Amino acid sequence: MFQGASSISLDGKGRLSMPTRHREVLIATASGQLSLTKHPHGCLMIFPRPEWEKFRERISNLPMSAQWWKRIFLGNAMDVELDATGRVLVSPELRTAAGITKEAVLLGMGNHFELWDQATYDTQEAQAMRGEIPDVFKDFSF
Amino acid sequence: MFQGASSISLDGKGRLSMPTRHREVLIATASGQLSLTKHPHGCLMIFPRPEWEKFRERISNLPMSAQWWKRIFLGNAMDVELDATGRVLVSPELRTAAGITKEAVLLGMGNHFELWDQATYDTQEAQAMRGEIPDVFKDFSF
DNA sequence: GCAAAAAAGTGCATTAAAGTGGTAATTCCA
DNA sequence: TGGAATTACCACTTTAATGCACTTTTTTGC
Repeated sequence: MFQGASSISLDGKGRLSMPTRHREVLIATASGQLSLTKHPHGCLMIFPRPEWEKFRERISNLPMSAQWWKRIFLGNAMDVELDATGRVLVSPELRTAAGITKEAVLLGMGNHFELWDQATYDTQEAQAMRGEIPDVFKDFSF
Repeated sequence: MFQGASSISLDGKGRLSMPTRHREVLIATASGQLSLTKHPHGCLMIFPRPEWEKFRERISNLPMSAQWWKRIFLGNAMDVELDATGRVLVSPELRTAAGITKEAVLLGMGNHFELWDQATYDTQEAQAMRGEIPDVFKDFSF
């Protein structure tokens, strides 16, 4: 169960070095094998391989009417593996798609991570905070 | 199982150089023999030959009401073979049909690939992303 | 119907870009 | 202030893009 935000910077070749606190579980549950893909909201998703397989299974079974979602999620997925020092390459296509150049934010989201361009995330979050409370929260008591 | 997006540019003669990460499986499962055809959504489809045969079989059996799609898929298919350096020629007819001049995107879509003109793909994808995420994803925890 | 010209296709060689692995330098925290 | 974690950098390998020369096919005019 992943949670927590990490500010991280990609190196000159676009590699992301996974925060050490997540490495152990990624190696244990996925042998360091991850899959990255595009998310419609403008970030990237990072799955441990077994979680990705489950997700992909769902996608594959979608009908023709959801063809575009197959293209987005499956057509943009990349399998990668943590190297000896815990890094993974984020392909140029995915970096471009999410507008990530150097400064990024990694969010633990339960069974997967989200990777955002730092600036994009900040503005989107600020905007969300100014917006309305979603209906589902209206009768939610803290 | 093909997946992932690759930005690639066709050479002056309209040849597409297959990303190396896919070559091994294409040579192993299809001896480098591929089939290209037109897709109604505005892209091209690229199959390893055995997968194409299966697909063609299914299309052939469609009823009269699908006659136009039969024409599109079957009438535009071209057999090609990877050359010594992993390239295939995309015929002028197919390039024109998909609006591909130089910059293209190759998407791994499970048992086949889709080849898009870069600009076309970008606009179509952006449009798709503005739509609602289908119900099938609703019970998947993002 | 034949020959010439043009267009399209093929293969190879060169150059540029991207990916990989390792390590040094810096920052962060305890 | 020491040790770990992160970031930056460098050397090397692999991959993709480009240009060029040559071959084949198609078109066109006579």
